[in-house]
Amino acid sequence: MAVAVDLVVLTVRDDRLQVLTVTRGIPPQRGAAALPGGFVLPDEDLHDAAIRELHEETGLDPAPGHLEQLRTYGAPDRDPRMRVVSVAWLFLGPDLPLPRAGSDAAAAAWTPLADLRRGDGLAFDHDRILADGIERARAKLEYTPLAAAFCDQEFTVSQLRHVYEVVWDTRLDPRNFHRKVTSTPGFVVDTGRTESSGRGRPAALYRRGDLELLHPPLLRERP
Amino acid sequence: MAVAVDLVVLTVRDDRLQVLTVTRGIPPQRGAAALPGGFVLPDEDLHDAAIRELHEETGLDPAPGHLEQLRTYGAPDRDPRMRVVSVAWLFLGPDLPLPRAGSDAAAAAWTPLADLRRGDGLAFDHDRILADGIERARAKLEYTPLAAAFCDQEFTVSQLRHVYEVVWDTRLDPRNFHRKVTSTPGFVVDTGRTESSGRGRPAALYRRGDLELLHPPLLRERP
DNA sequence: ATAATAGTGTCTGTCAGACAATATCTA
DNA sequence: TAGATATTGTCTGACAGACACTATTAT
Repeated sequence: MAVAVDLVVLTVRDDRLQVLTVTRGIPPQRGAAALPGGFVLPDEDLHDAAIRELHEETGLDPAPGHLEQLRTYGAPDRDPRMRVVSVAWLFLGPDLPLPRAGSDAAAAAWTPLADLRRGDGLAFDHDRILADGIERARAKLEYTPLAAAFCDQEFTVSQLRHVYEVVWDTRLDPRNFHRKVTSTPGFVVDTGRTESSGRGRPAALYRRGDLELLHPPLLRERP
Repeated sequence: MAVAVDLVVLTVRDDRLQVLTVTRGIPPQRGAAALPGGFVLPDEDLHDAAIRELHEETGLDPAPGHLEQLRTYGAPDRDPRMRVVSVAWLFLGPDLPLPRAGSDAAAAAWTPLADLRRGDGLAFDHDRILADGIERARAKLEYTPLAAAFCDQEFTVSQLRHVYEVVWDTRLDPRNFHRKVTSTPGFVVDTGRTESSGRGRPAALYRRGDLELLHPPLLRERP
């Protein structure tokens, strides 16, 4: 029985939630879009395999983002070649440029979610894995400060709010959001510097705090 | 590479959170306590494997409880015999009697968590898996109505509160808890019947509602 | 000055914690 | 009757949503 890792790599880019996809170079489903991933080596830890595949297939480093195990998929027919059990991982990172063509990761590209829904979707059961990853990311923004994983090391409150708005596909009141973020100890740390982003009053720059869990959480609206 | 499933089976029994353990009948660690589990069959879905092992090793049915995937463990040295990647599952169920000795599940027994901490612990990395399962269960009581999975089909508000108190190892105000549970639409459904449990006013009997997520959640106290 | 964005202050409704009071049972 | 448990109701403080208002920049 083969064991693989698959990666749901998300970022906020051009005001949209985007996922990193690769174009399959070998059958089955050659030419189709898929999540990056690959087989776990005989003496390799699952977490190490996820980091290795992230780097090999996308050129990204785990350092500036957040990597966590998502869920394991093992339907007997999920891969037509053989029985493959795949441990899926979720990576949230800032909008980093991908390595240029010519490298191993030449086939990797950011894809807006809306484009996937219009197109043919992903190979194998990757649509399902992606949906689970997105739901996990949305839920985690509620009760952890993980939205900062989508930002650069220093960011403004507006940029952080923008992450929430894009991931949740909603609008948040800038004033209430500002109060919530800055009044929760450990959520963000003021660097003392400011950033002038064109028009308007310059915004204070923050770094991630050491808080692990938001109490109380920042809840999405429900229907 | 071998793929297995391991089960964290929890119940509330004798006012304590208890876990189902089996005594290993074969080396390595023969005679030691371990979580129930076994290898996934070549054409078997992971979820089916979890249900099968639950029944084979413990005699329990998934029906009256709640089964969900927990996490996958795959450190290269977690099993000294060979490389085994294990998909762990979490099962929460009412306090059911285990099959008597003589059946396949003769080695299965309920074990209070406190006893495990005093003793030698579990085989392999099962202490870690168990800890992850307990933390998942504790967290899920906050934002889902899953506490009812620990109760019989019909239960009183006090019994439900007792589940929270045991799993979280805390005390909750009976009046505020009663208000929260009965005023959240879909959390529980009044059956119209009552149960007289000895002394005191008889309590109304409820069944699980169809709510999937508690909004707002029922948060534990934090340090 | 005007527009735009950042940030503060205030009001209000909701909800959880504390706890008084009432209801209904057993001993 | 007293004691125990269930259930309802009230008060209060914390906090989120709505939104007026001030602050600081570019044009």
